[in-house]
Amino acid sequence: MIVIDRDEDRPIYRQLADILRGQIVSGELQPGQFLPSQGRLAQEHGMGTDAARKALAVVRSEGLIVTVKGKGSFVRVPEPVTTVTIRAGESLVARMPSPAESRSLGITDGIPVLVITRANGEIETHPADGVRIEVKRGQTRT
Amino acid sequence: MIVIDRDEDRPIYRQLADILRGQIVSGELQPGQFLPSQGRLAQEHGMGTDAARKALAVVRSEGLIVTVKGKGSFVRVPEPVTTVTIRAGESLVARMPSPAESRSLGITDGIPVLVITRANGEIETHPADGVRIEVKRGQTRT
DNA sequence: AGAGATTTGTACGTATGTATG
DNA sequence: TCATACATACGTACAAATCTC
Repeated sequence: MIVIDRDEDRPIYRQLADILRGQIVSGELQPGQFLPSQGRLAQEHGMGTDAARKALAVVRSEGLIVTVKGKGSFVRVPEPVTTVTIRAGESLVARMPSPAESRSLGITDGIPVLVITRANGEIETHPADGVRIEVKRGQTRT
Repeated sequence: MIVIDRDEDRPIYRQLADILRGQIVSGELQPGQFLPSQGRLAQEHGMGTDAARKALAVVRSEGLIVTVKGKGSFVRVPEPVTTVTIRAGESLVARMPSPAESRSLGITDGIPVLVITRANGEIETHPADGVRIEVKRGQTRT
């Protein structure tokens, strides 16, 4: 087991974030599974609640976990992959959503948006989570 | 001037984040211009340093500011827009970068990455900042 | 080079509010 | 109602980076 080293030059909350990330990407923590509470993480790793909270915030900002107030943090269940098609003459950009967009699209922390400009000038905004953009042959008719 | 209202049901750090965001998008704060220090923000708005720091973190996570240790936070200067072309048979996804990707691409907080799968199977990873994806007619040769 | 001021970052503590079960 | 867990907000202290003199 990896332990926290206070003599390392990296902050302890980043060390804990690395541990949690490792457990998630390795599959030791499965999608949907709850992580220990902030207080328990702090206790188990010998740090203050503040540092444990920060570690969770790092992993959350990477889109790996979801935190629900009053319940806890669990490993994000991957969205089923949906495909969006674009064609010649169209374009897109990716960025972090504004607060208004986050609300209207129901986006959780750490999920960018894809903004597509269609050939007819219409704008489409998608949460990037689970969305794969595929380029199809042909051109959209106006 | 908008003031902080502690009786509002929204946390004061989000209220301050709204104020700062408004000043940036309205152009009152120009790109490259430094924001007041955390201590000054806290003092001016009658809150603790903690709340002012959190407000800056919110705006930073939206990609609006950059913070440099020992100096302060300034409004992000927009990257010049570069265009990346994709063609039929290719695909892309957008997501937040892993820490390793952040380092190797030199990505600041709040910037997603665009991962393009070329027709020949090669993978390209771009910081999404200032990148516009354009769909061109035709097909990549293998 | 060095000293000091400023500013951000980390880390701890406590208290209170709010959501969940 | 009660326990648990997360969120907000305050405080303190010290470390590290930057800048100026």
